[in-house]
Amino acid sequence: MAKRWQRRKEARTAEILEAALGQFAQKGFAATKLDDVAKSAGITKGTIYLYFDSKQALFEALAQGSIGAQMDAVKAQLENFSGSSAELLKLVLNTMGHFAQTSDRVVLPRMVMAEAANFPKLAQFWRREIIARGLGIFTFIIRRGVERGEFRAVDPEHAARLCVAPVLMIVLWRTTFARFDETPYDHQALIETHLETLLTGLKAP
Amino acid sequence: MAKRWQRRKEARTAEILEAALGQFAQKGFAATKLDDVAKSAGITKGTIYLYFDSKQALFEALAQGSIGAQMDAVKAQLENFSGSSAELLKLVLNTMGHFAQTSDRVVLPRMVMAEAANFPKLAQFWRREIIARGLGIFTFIIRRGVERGEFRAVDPEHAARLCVAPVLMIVLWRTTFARFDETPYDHQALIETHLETLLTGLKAP
DNA sequence: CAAATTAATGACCAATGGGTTATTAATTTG
DNA sequence: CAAATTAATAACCCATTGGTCATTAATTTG
Repeated sequence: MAKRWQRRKEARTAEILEAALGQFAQKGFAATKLDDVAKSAGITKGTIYLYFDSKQALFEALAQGSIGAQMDAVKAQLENFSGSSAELLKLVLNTMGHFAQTSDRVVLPRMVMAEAANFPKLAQFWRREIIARGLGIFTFIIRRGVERGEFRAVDPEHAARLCVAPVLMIVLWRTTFARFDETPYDHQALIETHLETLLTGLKAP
Repeated sequence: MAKRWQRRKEARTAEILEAALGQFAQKGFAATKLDDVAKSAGITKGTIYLYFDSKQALFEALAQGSIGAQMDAVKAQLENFSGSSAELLKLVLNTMGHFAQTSDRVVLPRMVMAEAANFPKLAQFWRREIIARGLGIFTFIIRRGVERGEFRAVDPEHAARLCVAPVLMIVLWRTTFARFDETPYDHQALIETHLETLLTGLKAP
C-alpha cells in the first residue's frame, strides 16, 4: 500500500517552482490558482505556504532565478576572446539564439512584461539585472569592433539593441504564436540572415 | 443641481472601451475589476453590461479594434510608390516607428501576448490580421528591392522580421521599462541607426 | 403635460480562490 | 520501541468580484 505522502523537504522548493513556472507561463499571474500549482507539483496548497510566504513571493522567486546565470556564462567568453569582433558577435548571437530557440525559461520575459505594472520592483530588477547585462554584452562587442576599426563608427548603445531585437522576436514568437504555425518557422535561419545583414551593415567601409 | 446621470447611448461604447484600455493595459485581464473600468468611464458596473456581454467580450472588442486601420493606411502607400526601395523602406519604417513612439494603442500588443494562452482565438486573430499584414508590408518591400536589383538576394520572409524587430523592441520598452529610465531613451535615434545599418546590410554588392 | 420607453443605477447573489490552522502521520531521536 | 518532532494535509474562513435584476429617473412620444 502506498504511503499517503512522503517528507521531502529538500526537493519541494524546486518542484514547486517548476510547477509554478508552467502555470504562470500558461495562465499569467492573476489567473493562476495555487491549487493547480500544488496539484501539478503533487502536493496540496497548504504545503506551498511552508516554502513561500505568498503567491507574490512565489512569482518573484521564479522571475529572479536562473536566467542571470546564462548571461554570466556568455560574459565570461568575452574577456579572453582574441578573434575578430565579427566572429565574437557571431559566437554570442548564436549562443543566445540557441537559448531563445530551445530553453523553456524564455517564458519568463513575457511574464515579466505582462506583470510589470503590477510588480514594479520586479520590472526594475529585470531591467537592472537581466536587460542591462544583456545589452552590456553587445555594447562591449560593438565598442570593441569600432575601436579596432572593424566596424564603422556607430553608437554602441543603439547598435546593441539592434543585435538583440531579433532574438527578442524569436522569444516572443515562440511563446505566443508558434503554436498556430502550420509549418514551424525556421528561427535558426532568421539568426543567420540577421548575422549576415548586421555584419555587412556594421562593417567599416 | 446636477443631474444624477444622463442618457448618452451613442457615446458610451467608446468611453467604456477607452476606460477598459487603460485598466487592461495597466493591470492585465484577470486583475482588472469591472468596477474600476466603470468608475474610470464615469458610470456604474451594471451599465457596462448594457453594452457588452461579458468581461471577455469587452477585452476582445478592444483587442480587435483600431490597429488594423493604421496598417491599411501604410499599405495604401505601397502600390503607387515609384522611388527606390530604400526610400520606401525608410518611409514605412519611419511611419511605424513614429506610431510606436507616440500612440497609446501600443499597449495592445503586450496585452495580447500576455493573454494569448487564455484567449487562443484572440491570438490567432492577431496573428492573422495584424502580424501577417505587418510582415506582409515588409515582405513586399524587400521582394521589390531584390527584384529591382537594389537589394542583395535575401529571403524576404526573414528580412521582413529583421525590419520590424527593432520597432517591436521600442513598443515593449515603452510599455514596460521606459518609466524607470532616468534619462529617456532616444527611440528615434534607434530607428535611424536601424535604417542605416539595415540598408547598408541589404544593399546589392 | 401625461404616458410610455429605456438608459442607468445600485443592491444583491454566488462562486472563486488566497491564505490559515487544527490535525495527521512520516520520520527522527534517545 | 516509545516519545518527540515536523512535513504535509484538508477542512475551513472570508474578502473579492463577475454577473443579475428590480427599481429609478431622464427622455421621448402623442
